[in-house]
Amino acid sequence: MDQLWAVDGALTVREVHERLSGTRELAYTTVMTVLDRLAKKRLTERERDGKAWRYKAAAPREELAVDLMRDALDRAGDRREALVRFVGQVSDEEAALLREALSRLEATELGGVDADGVAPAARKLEEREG
Amino acid sequence: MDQLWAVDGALTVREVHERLSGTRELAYTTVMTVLDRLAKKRLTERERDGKAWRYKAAAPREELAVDLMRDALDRAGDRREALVRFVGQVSDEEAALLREALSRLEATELGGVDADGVAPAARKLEEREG
DNA sequence: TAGCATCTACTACGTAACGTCGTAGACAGC
DNA sequence: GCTGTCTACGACGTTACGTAGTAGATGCTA
Repeated sequence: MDQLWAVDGALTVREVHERLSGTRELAYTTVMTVLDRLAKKRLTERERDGKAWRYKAAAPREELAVDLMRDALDRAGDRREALVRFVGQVSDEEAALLREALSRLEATELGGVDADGVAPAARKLEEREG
Repeated sequence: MDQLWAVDGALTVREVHERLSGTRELAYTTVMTVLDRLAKKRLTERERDGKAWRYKAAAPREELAVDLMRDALDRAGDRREALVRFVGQVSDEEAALLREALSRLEATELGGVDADGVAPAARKLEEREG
């Protein structure tokens, strides 16, 4: 279903249908329905183009994935435990990516997290970490 | 549905039903059906106890959450991009937890990990938390 | 021993999401 | 005015889920 997002830009139903017809034999209306439902769920945005609609992904694939990760984490109960498990299960490459992302985040946060009441927790961890 | 997992150990249908009756008015058979379906999906394990079954969670809540996070990440397309987004969206506290988990991982990797690859770090955290 | 309680297994029903289409109706071009 | 292109809306089968009832086995007890 989300293969449609592999293609870029805003496409009309017909265009999506054509691109799909190489790999799958779907009725035109099927594509239309799916696109329509995705729009109703705000996963796509659409704009008029003549009498047709032109659809585009509301957010990149990665964004959706992150939302799902967030949801999962939020339902985890003990977030610390969950994050530890997550990190422990991730591949070496992914761990490296995570480290990189974290240090980039740190660099970006020059404003300081002093007074927001959240940083102390982080600092406590850091201290205990030694 | 998963509130049942908040309680610990292996419980019989009756016990789960009783624990639930405080907050929800559910038929005994409803609880049974749910437990049974969870068992079919391998989310619970069950063992005989007299003529009744005794159910317990197949994995802790956090484990399930992590599985979902993994699935999401796997469907992300560009994992680097997804991880960067994820880290950027996480709270300061969570970022700190991630950092800690990562350095624990690094430390643990020198001596090898347990079969599940996660227990050592988790256990250490638990101990220090008290 | 008859009867009641306790459990499981199986079935059922409503709701919702999804993948898949078809039909009806609006509009534009030849 | 016919034909093609689009949309809107409804429909059908499948699967999952929450809820629950009935049937049947088994065990305890008066």
